[in-house]
Parts: sequence; C-alpha cells; structure tokens
Amino acid sequence: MRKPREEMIAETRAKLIAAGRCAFGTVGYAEASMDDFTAEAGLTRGALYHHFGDKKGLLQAVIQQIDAEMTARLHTISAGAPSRWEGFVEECVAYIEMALEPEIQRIMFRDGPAVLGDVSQWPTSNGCIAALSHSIEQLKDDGVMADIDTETAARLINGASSHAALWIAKSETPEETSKRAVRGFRTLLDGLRVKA
Amino acid sequence: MRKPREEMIAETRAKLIAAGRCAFGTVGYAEASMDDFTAEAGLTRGALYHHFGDKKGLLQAVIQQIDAEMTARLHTISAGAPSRWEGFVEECVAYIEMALEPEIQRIMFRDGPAVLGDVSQWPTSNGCIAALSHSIEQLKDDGVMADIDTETAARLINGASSHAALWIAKSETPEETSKRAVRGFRTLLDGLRVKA
DNA sequence: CCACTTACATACGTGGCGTATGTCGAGGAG
DNA sequence: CTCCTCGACATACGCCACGTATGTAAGTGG
Repeated sequence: MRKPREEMIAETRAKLIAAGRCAFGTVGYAEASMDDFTAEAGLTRGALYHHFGDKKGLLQAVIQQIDAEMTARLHTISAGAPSRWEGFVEECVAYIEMALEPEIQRIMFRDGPAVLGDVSQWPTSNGCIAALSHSIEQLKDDGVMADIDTETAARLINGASSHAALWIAKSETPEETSKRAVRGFRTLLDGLRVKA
Repeated sequence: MRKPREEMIAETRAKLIAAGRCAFGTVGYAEASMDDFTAEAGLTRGALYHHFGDKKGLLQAVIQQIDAEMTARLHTISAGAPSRWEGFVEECVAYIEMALEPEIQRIMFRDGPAVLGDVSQWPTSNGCIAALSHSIEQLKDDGVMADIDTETAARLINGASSHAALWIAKSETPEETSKRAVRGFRTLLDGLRVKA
C-alpha cells in the first residue's frame, strides 16, 4: 500500500460530508446535531472540527459538493439541446426542477444563504451562476438575446428560479404549480429573446 | 383611564416586537439571545413565551409588521405614478431597493424563509405578493402585459428582486451594482410588455 | 530508533432554549 | 368593601448543543 494514509483521510472527509449533507438536507442545518450525524458516520465531533473548523465549515464543503454536481448536470443538459436558445431555456427549467429536490432546496436555497450569506458571492460554489452566465453570453453573441447585462441576467434568473422552486415545493399541488411556474418562466425568458 | 390594562398589554407586545425586530435585523435570528433583547425591552423571556409561544412566534409577529409596512410603501409608490405600467415598474424597483435595507433583507429574505419556510405561503404576511399580483392583474386587463399567469409572474418577480437585492448588498460597489441590477430588471420587465 | 507531527477521541464549560412554577395586580361577584 | 379568580409576567430548573482544551495513538522524517 503506497499511500493508504491520505486515502483514509479523504475517506474520513467524505464520510463527514456525506453525513452532514444527509442531516442538513433532511432535518435542516440548525436542527442537525453534530454529535448525532458524526456518530452515524462512525466518528465524533473531534474529526469534524479538525477537518472543517466548525459546523459552518462543513456546510461550506457540502455546498461546494452539491454545487459541483448541479453545475455538471446543467452542463450536460444545455450541451444536449438542439439550439443554443433551447439549451438555455432547458437549463433554466432544469434549474427550477433541481431546486425542487428537497436536499438541494434546503441546503442550497434556504439554510445555505441564511447561514453563510449569499452563497453565490464567494468564488467557490458559484458554478451554477457561472454556467448560466456562460450560456447568456453566447446567446448575446449570437444576437438571440436582448441587450442585458450578463451577470445581472444570470442572477435575476437564478433568483426567479429558486423562488419558483420554493413556491412549488410548498404548494399543495406541486405538479400543477410546477407546470404553471415553468410556463410562466418560459414566457419571461421569451421576453428576453430577440424577435426575428 | 378607561382601559389602561389593554394598553399596557399592547405596549408590552409592541416593545417585544420592536426589541426582537432590532435584534433579528442586526445580529440575525440565530444569534439573537432572547434573554438579551427581552432585557433590553425591560422584560424577560417569560413575557415573550406568554405572548408569542416561542422564538419563532415572535419572528412571525415581526415579519407581519414589516410586511405591512412594505405593502403600504409599495401602494403609495404605485399610486403616485403617471401610468399603470410606470407604476408597476417603479413598484418593482422599489421592492429591490427596500430589500437593500439591512433589516428587511435579513429578516424578510434570509432568516424568515430559513426559519419559517416560504414566508409568502401563509395567508398572513403575503401583502407584498398580493400587491404585485394586483398590479399585474390590472395591467393584463389593460392589455399592456403579456399573457402570463398572474401569481406566477408575481412570484418570479419577487424572487428576482430579492436575489438582486442580496447580490447588491453583498457587492463591493453597491451603488454601481444597484444600477446594473435595476437596469437589467427594467429590461426583463419590458420583455413582458405588449408592444404597440 | 526517536522526536515530532497529524488525525482523531474524550472531557469540560458555557450558553441558550423551553417548561414548570411562582407572584402580583386587576376585575367581577356577593 | 372583600374575596376570589384569572391573566400577565417573572423566576427557577433541566437539557442539549456547540466550541475548546486536552489526551492518545499512529504515522513520518532524520
């Protein structure tokens, strides 16, 4: 065994992140007891403080992981679309739909911003904003999208998406509400499209 | 003195709400110690639990108060505009700008949703959404706004606004960022306008 | 082979929340 | 006027969670 040491460490970190992610995603950040979910991972709070400094540090790590996954998913979706505009719209819709998943919603859109401030502000873990910005930039180059500041557009869309997701998730009829939201969202985006 | 009793009670409630509002708005909900800010109001946690049940109950009361103030402000703004469309746009811009005030931002857009879930969901304290919806409904009747589900539009705009405000507030150059955001926001809204 | 660091676990103090209990003043019944 | 009740609020207690200080065993460089 060449370097089993570092592997063990990485594994410990991964186990802590996984346990924290699970706890944060289900009972929420504030109600998640560090003693409890570290024990579930077969460890103690000592390990957590050693690797992440404090509870917020673990949350950061969890968010970073989730953000990376979301960014990857968005990328594959936009890449597989027939046109760039289509890809962009599908990306936005996918963003709403991802925000519907309880874990993503809770961690990325509720507890994350509340505990750490505007998550998309730090250089790390703003992959989703960056992905949206990239798409918008391309569309502007293609002359398909109206003249609007790229980052602003990305953030407005991001905000609309996440709130829509919250709305849907809390709705009594998520299915129907989701359809209404996506439909309205398409209309909103269509307003930004340059008409032929 | 006809009913000094009820006045005293109302005053106690008001003092608790004011103290809580101040603490929540500055240090945040989680960091606000009930012992501390009730003492600042010349009371104890006993009074708080008696009137509001628990810490969340006080937060609800605080949110309700702020929401009422915001709704009133939005109403006067939209009422004083030259046209309905102008009034609507100004309302939205005002919404962004209100969300810039630290107290409103912290309580209404960060801690509120995190602690209580989607605030705009409960019947109480959705005054702002209702005000936006009302404006949108009128614009649709006037044939000035594109065919979009009213509530959906209100929520998308609400989401975009609050995220924009977060972005601005955390920016290193809030003044400039604010201009970018408002400009982009106007473009977004313009996309919903029926062209003559 | 030994000193030293690293990766954790254990032990302890503090503080905040919620609840159970106590007290004091205001009104109504007689 | 007196007593009794009830509501408004304070006090007291226990619990739990976080953070830190300390301990320990395993690995690593010289």
